[in-house]
Amino acid sequence: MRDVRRKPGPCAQWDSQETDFIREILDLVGDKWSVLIIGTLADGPVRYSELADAIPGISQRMLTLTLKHLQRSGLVNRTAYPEVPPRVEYSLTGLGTSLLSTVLDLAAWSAGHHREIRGHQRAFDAEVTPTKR
Amino acid sequence: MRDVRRKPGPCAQWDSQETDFIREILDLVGDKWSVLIIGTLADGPVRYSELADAIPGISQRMLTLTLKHLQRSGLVNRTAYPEVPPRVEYSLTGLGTSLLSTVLDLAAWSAGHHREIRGHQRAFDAEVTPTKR
DNA sequence: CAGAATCCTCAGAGATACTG
DNA sequence: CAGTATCTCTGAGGATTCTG
Repeated sequence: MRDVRRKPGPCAQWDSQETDFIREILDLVGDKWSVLIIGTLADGPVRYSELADAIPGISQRMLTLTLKHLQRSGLVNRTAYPEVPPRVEYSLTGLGTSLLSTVLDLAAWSAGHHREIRGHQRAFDAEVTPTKR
Repeated sequence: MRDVRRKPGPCAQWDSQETDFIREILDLVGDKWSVLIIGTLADGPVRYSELADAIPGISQRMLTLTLKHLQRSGLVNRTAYPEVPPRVEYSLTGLGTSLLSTVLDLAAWSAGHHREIRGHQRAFDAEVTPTKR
């Protein structure tokens, strides 16, 4: 970060462009479902109903909405086959695939450190709320 | 992802533990300010007021709240010096530093692809709202 | 099957004022 | 200086119903 953000001053400051980048990516994948969808599409095209089954707890509304966001930003391709009953498949674009690996790094970090994190959280909570004493 | 998530079935499914990991990290850094704070702390300890200055637009409430979250999860250290006027410095823990690099990867990806993304978004919007015709 | 349309709720976040 | 304490409000997200 230091090389990206360095500016004269007592402490490095963010300029609006840099914060915009952060915001942009958080708007993209910082929501509740995007990462799960991207992960599900990692192995190839998946149908709408398969996505709904693969991602526990997602509502139709959120699935549709999130897919549209991802499609709008060019991370996901939507392919509708003119059949009856209708069939629609979603897949990662090149852009989406390039994001996948860095997102997987994040997921891996989380999996590797979640015990440590939970430990800190418990210790912190115990200290703040000293469980009656 | 394929090696992590593979399960018998028509399409890979997430189990609840994996989705929990994703949620955990998104709760941690998926909000509006965490990443900016972590980035600001990259170069070493920073005082509360310096953070407020370095991160444009953040309110005192959000700064305090986000710092507390990060501290609770063990990503950030809070050091209060018993002086008058009071001085408090925040710094990344080892855990926070280890997260920093993967977060910077995300930021770098965003910086490297934002033009492409914006292009897709504009094209998509133009197609959906055919700018009068 | 793959969604669109509605209605509703509650947490994330901003603004402002106060304090040890 | 480094926070708390309230109040308020927007919008992400859930549940349900309807349709090509």
